[in-house]
Amino acid sequence: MKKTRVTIKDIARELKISASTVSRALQDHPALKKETKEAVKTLAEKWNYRPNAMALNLLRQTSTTIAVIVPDITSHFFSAAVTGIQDIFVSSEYNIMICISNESYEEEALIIENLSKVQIAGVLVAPASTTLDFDHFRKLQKNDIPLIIFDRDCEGFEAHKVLVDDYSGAFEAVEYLIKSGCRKIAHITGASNLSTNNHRLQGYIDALKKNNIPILEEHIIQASGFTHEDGIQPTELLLRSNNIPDAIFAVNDRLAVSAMRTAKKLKFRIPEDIAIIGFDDEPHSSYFTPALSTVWQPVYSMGMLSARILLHEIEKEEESKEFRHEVFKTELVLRGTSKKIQGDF
Amino acid sequence: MKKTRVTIKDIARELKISASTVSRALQDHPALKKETKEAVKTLAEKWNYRPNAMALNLLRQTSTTIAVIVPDITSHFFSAAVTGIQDIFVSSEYNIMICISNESYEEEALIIENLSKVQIAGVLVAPASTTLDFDHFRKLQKNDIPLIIFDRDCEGFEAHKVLVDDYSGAFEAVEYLIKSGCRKIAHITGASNLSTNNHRLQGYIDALKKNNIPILEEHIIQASGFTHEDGIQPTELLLRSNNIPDAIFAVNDRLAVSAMRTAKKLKFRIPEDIAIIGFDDEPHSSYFTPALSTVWQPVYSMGMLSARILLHEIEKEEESKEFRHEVFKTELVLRGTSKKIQGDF
DNA sequence: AATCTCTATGCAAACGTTTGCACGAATATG
DNA sequence: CATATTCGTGCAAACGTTTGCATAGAGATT
Repeated sequence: MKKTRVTIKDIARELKISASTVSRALQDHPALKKETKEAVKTLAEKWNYRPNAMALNLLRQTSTTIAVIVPDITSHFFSAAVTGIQDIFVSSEYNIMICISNESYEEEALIIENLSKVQIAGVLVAPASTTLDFDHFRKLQKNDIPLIIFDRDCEGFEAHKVLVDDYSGAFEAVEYLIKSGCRKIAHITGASNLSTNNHRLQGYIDALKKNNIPILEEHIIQASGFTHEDGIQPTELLLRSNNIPDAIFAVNDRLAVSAMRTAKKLKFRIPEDIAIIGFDDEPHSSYFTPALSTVWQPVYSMGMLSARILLHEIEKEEESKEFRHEVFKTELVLRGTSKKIQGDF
Repeated sequence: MKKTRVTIKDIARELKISASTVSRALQDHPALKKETKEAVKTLAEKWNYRPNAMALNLLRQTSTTIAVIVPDITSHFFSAAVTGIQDIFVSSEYNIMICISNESYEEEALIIENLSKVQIAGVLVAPASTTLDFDHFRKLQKNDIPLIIFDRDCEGFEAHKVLVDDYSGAFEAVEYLIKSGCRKIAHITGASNLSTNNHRLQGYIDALKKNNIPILEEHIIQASGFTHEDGIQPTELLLRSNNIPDAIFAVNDRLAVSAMRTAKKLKFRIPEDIAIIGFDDEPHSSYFTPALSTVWQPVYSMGMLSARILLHEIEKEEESKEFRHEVFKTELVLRGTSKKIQGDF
C-alpha cells in the first residue's frame, strides 16, 4: 500500500554525498559548487522530490494550517465569507481547514478541543448562535494562537474582530420604510444572543424612536431559526393579529422571502399592503416577485480582511496587546418589496 | 511571541524519569507500575499536555488531513456536499481541508501541486468544468494517495466515483413535460465538457426521441455559465424566436429561475404558455412564484458516501485494483412551473 | 552463595529536514 | 617551504514521539 516518498537521504545515497549537501544544493547555498547543485537538482526533479512538510514544521515548530470555524456553509453568507478567506490564503503558504459548528456551542468547543491536538497557526471564527461562554476561545489565546472573530461579536470578550455595522444597516432600512409612508413596522428577529440580531433589533427600535413611532412588543417577533420554514409562523402571527403592520423588516433574506410568500398567500399585496425588507442580499433575492428589497453586506470583503489580519498576526514579530476592531458598512438595496418615497422625483 | 507547548520531555524532566516512561504511562503500558502512571497522568492533565501531531505523523509516515477540492462553495450544491463530507470526518481523527478551484483547470492543477507538498491522506474532488486532462489526478494515484471523484465524472479516467444519475433525472423531467402536454420543449444546457450537463442533455434528447418528438437544434441553447445572469440571454433567444417553445428544461435551478423571470418579463404565463423545470432543488426554489418544479439530487448523501469510501480506502490494508462506482437516483419535484398531467385524477 | 526470573525503567534509533561547526584539501601569501 | 586563507563538504544535533532491546535491582530458587 504505502510506497514511501523520495527523501533527501535517497538523493544523497544515490549521489554518494551527504544529506546536508543535498539540502543546501536545493536551497542554492553559495558555498556549494555548481556541478554538485546541478546534479542534485536534476535528480530531485527527475525523482519528483517534495520536501516533507511535517518534518519541516516539526523542526521549525510551526504549522501552516489555518482553521476556519463557521456555523454553517450552506448559507450564502458564510460560503461567500469562506471564499473570501480562501482567496487570501490560496496565494500564501497556508492551507485552510474548514470546520462547521452547526450553530452549536458544544460542537464549536469540541472543534477547538480537537484543533488543539493538531498544530494550527491561527483560527478564524464566526461563533455559533448558542455560544455564550468564551473560555474555549480564551484557551487559544492563552496558547498564543492568533484568533480572529468575524461577523458575530462576542461582547465582553477581547479579540481581533471584523464585523458589519448591523445597527446602521437596520436603522437605514427601517427609516426608509418610514419615509416611504409605513407607520406600523414589524420586525422578525432571530436568536436573541446573537450580536448581529441584537444590533439589527436595536437599529429598528432606534429608527422608530427617532421618528416618534411607538414601539409595540407585539410587532417584534422572534423566529425560531434561520431557514425559510422559520419565517412562516411569525408572519402569520403578524398578519392575522388585530393590529396588522404595514411593513416587515426581517433579520435576514430567508425569513423575508418566507414572509413574502406567506403574505401573498394571505392575499396581501406587496408592497402596497405590506412592504418587506430583508438583510443579506442573497444572489437570488432579486429574482423573487416582487424582487426583494434588502440590506447588502460586504461578506466577501469581510472574509478577505479577516484573513489578512490573521496573516499579519501570525507573521508579526513584536508582541502587541492591541486588538483590531474593523466594522464594514452595509448598503440598502431597494427593489420591489418596498414602496418608493413619495415626491422624491 | 512563541510560547512552546508542553512536551513529553518537559514532563519527564519534572518527574525525573525518561521520556519513554512518560510516553508509556500515557498509553497505559502494562509494564509500568501504577504510581508512575498516575504521577505522569496527573501532571500531563495539569499542564494540559497535547501530543504533537506533527511529530507523530512524521514518525508514522502518515497524515490525518483530507483535501476536498470543489469548483465553488457558494452554490448550495457544493456547500451541501461539503457538509455531508464534513459530517463523516468530524467524528474521525481526520481533518478536512477545503480547496476551491473556481471552475478553473489551472487552479485545480495548482491546488494538487501544492497539496503534494503537504502530506495528505486522501483527496475528494469534484472536477472543474474546464478540466479535460486528468494527469494531475493520475499523479496522486501514482503516489498512492486515495482519490475519490464525486458529482462530475471524468470519462476515460479510472478512479472511485460517486455520481448522480443525471441522465434519468433529465429523462424523467422531460418525459413529464411531454405527458403534461408540452410538445416544443427547449433545453438550456451548460459547459459542454461537463459530464453532468452532457448526461442531462442526453436524457433530454432520448426522452424526446422516445416520444417521437423532433429534436431541434435551435431549441438547445448553451448558457455561458452557471449563474442567474447567464440564463437571461438564452431565454430571450428562445422566447423571441419564430419557433417559440412551450417548455424549458434548464440544466440547473439558477438558470431556470432566470428563465422564469425573463419569461414573465416578456409576458408569458407560467406554466400555461411556458412550463419550466430546473435541476438541483435549491432550498429557496419553492419560494418563487410560481414555485419551481425541479429535479432533486441527494447531495448531502453523496457527500457522505464519498467520504465513507475515502475513509475505507485510506484505512484498508490490502491492495485492490477495483474502483467503486456509485450512482445516486434523483427525484422529480413537481411544483408550480409545470402543468398537471391531464386526466391524472 | 550463586544463579535465575521478574519488574520497572532507561537508552537509542527512527521519521525528514536544516544548520552551526569542523575538517580536509586546494590555493594563495609570506 | 611553511603558514594562512578559501572552498566544498560532512558530522551531529535538534524538533517530539514511539518502541525494541538492554539493564538494574529485587526477590526467588537451587
